[in-house]
Amino acid sequence: MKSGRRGANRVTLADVARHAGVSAITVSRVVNQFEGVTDALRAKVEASIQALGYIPNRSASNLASSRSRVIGVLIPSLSNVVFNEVLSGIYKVAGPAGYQVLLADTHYSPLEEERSLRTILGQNPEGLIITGGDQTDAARQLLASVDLPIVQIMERLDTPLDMNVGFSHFEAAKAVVETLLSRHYRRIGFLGARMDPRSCQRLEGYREVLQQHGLLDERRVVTTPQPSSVGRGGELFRSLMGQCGGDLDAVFCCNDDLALGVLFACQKMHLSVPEQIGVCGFNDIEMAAQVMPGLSSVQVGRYEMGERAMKMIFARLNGELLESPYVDTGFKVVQRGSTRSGSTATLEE
Amino acid sequence: MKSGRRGANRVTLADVARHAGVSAITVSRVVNQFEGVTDALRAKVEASIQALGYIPNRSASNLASSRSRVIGVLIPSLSNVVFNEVLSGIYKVAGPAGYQVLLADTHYSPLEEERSLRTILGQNPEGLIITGGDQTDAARQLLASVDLPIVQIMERLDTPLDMNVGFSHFEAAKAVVETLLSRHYRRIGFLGARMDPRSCQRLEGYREVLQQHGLLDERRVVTTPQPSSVGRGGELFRSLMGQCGGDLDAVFCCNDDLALGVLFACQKMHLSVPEQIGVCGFNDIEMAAQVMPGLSSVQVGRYEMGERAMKMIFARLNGELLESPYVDTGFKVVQRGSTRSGSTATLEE
DNA sequence: TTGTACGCGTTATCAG
DNA sequence: CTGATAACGCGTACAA
Repeated sequence: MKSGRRGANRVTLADVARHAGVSAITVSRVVNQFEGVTDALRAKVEASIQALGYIPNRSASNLASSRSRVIGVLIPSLSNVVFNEVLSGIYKVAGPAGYQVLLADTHYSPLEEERSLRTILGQNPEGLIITGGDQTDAARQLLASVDLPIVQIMERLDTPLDMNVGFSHFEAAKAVVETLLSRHYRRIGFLGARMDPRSCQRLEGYREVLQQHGLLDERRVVTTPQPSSVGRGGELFRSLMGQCGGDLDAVFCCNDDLALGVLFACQKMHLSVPEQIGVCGFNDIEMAAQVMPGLSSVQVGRYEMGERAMKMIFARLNGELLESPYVDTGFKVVQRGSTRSGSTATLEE
Repeated sequence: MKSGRRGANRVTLADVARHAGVSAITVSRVVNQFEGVTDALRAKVEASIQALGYIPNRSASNLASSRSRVIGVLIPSLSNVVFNEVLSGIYKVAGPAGYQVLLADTHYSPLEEERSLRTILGQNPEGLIITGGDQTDAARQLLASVDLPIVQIMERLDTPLDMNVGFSHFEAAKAVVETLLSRHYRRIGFLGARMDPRSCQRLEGYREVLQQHGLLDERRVVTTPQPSSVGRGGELFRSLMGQCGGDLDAVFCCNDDLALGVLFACQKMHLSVPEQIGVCGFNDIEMAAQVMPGLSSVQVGRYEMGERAMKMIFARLNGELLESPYVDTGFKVVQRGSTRSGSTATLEE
């Protein structure tokens, strides 16, 4: 019985050292894979670790070394395939590097983001991945004060806090609308849900192009701050049809969920896609390629964004020089059956 | 300059104490919301915390108190809506309680699970949520040795390690097949991907019922260890049609992704659903209710499982008495357009 | 290559 | 109600 403290007398480095007949620091060096420990000693120590079932206490390690092996990740939503794939990319790189991910779902709220940020900073993360650029002032101050590698992901930012990996939602939306125009759609509507900053940027891209062509009509724009879903897509489409009196030949949806909802709604309303109504989504989730007709969409490097962000953090932690702290992962408009095919099948960025 | 150590001279409890002219422990008590601190002192301390932008160091706290405020969560896949909703339930309870979630994706591998478990245990979690019951022996030993509240989720287990929240996949599959039989389907196939333990249990439920009715034909069973996806559903359906020579009037799919793939494949092959082919999925994801025709499926309490599991852990941590450490969250077969409607619209568990 | 002494920031304990 | 002191388990710095 070592003490009356709460922690059950867990096996410690010292226990292993005693068992192996070496000093604690030697065990530490074995655990942390340091060079320069005799094979003989190493073997003895490893045997003792096995025998005692030793698991290093990260809190103690962290406290002593200021190295937590934790990366904080803040995303707006857990229940969104888009972020799941970004996360997969992050975990794929973090895991093998021996890093843990501390994940927070901010529910698209800068205030929740700020709260989560505080909590995460309490764990002394060595790096931070956060979504987008609309942090609260307090959060921004916090981030400025901590001196960690920070990557803002999902969108290209004009003034990143530190590093940035993403693409321009504005340009992507413009490309979509230009594609639709090239397919001879003229009365193009916009459907948006949630309307987070990136959705707003898409809306702006949509407006920009139609404005240029003298084809913008705000009666063809329907948005809601409510969460996005397939069902919501159907609802919004019905609103849109009402609002513009059916004077519509295509719909650009803020994301694929909404677009799928529109597709199904069209089937129910016996509107032929892509003839009477062209439909284009955003994100190019797997379903887009599988549904009938195929859903035109915008392919973005979700997995890649997570992967790159994580790699950039590690590069910084290892003192490597980055080519550039800003990475544009681009996008690609993918033409499928839900929009009329034109002369070219795919428009590259 | 306090030291030459790596950690940038972060604001500590001692700094706050000095600033407020009190002792460190008083600051600690304020931070941890202890009763019995004068309002005057509390106010002074809180002001200092604000002024200095103090963020408590959880590693130190953890080390000193053996309380990490961390819950470890091990799930087989991040990129699966099913687990996302379970996670949402977990976060929803954990966050407000001031707990962090340490998440690991085991990629359906018991070995990866064991590895992640070790890593997570290094962070001294106060509780653990793990998926299913097929842990490695080493993992089981580890879990037995740590004395934490542990909840195994997603399925009902015969011999849980500690607590258990889930439902019987075997019974759910039986209910599906019985429903299909009551709709006068007789040549019912099974499509499965990934074939993790729960998928296997569904397959067994399917076999059990058809066996009883003398209708089991293994040529109508197609499975693959590969990951599940909508596209895979189409592929497997084509294999199935080949394997049974088209002698098939319904398909029970291991999950909704596969089922959606079958639905789309049927559209492409001009097979009418539900007349020529009935289709039933599993999990009842949102898309099931939205697709045309609606996909019959099995509704399970995903969000609820996460929520309950988390609450049970907190109950244990607070020394509350649990009604039962085993919770069956049940299931419900949902009848939609992809299967012929019978006399009753829904079969309850 | 291995070991010793000390400190990381916080909380438990017990005294005032 | 408040404070002094000693851990918590490990890694850094330096010595051997």
